[in-house]
Amino acid sequence: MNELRESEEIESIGDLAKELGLTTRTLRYWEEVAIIESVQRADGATRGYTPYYVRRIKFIMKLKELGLTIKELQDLYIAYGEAKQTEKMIPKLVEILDDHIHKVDEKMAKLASLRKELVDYRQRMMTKFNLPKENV
Amino acid sequence: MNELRESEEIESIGDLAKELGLTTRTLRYWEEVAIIESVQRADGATRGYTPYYVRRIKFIMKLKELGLTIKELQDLYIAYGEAKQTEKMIPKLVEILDDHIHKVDEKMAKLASLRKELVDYRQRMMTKFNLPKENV
DNA sequence: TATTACGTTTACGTGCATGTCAAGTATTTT
DNA sequence: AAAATACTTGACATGCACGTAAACGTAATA
Repeated sequence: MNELRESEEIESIGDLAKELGLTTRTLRYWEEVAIIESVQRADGATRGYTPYYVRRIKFIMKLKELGLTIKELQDLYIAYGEAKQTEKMIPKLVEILDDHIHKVDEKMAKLASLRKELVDYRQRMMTKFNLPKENV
Repeated sequence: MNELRESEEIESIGDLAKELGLTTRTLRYWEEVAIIESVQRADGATRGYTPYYVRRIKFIMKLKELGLTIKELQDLYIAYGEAKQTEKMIPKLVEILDDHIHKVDEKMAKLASLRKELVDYRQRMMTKFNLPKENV
């Protein structure tokens, strides 16, 4: 699969999966839902990844680590396609990141109040535990 | 369905669902996964809920609002079955709550660091945006 | 009594993000 | 060229928490 010589131009899906710590299934799925690409090919032909595509996939991985959903990444991919140039996509990316930061803030707020409720509830239970009957 | 007179002993699933703001499907599902009960009955006979069961279901709802999963509630149900008395179940409940509080803490920590990364990343993107080529 | 308004179980559908076959094709190695 | 390995697509499986519909039984009402 590796030509071991100087040509590291095109990488196979298996090699790339190993390199990135993903499964081939994941790479195909991401392509299926249109958040990544591989090189053009005829139907049924083998997928190939140039360093350019690899960089873009790493970029997607980074954003996934940041908690972006497939849906958000799809929006970004569309913007990418429309922008034609990476630079023009950045405002959209920043917008999506802002959106996501906002969502994270909301989640954190919810968890904080949840935590408080849990602790309060726990306290009430503990108190109840030290009392006699009349429960449930 | 309601006998309108003094007997509010046994409630039907439809009435209870409405009262609690759940669907009948949810009540049957919860019973199916063994986190709630209804009165004993022959196969295929109609479900009935006494005030006791209603209280227990409200209790489960409360815990679900607190974010407890079905799995956690199943553990609690088992403990309830073993305890035979509500009071004896409380230590287990407190344990489950502690576990859950811990999980919430972990989630919050993750979100906090995620948020930081997002903001940093956003900042890097903004900076990049004000620079010329050499992207992706 | 006929209709309607419930109730019952069984079982497939949903949304995510893959995992896991299966059957066939392509490529690489011997 | 043959064998071994890796690739392809398609489709079903997973876990959660139900939604939805089918096909049927029962109970209340006009």
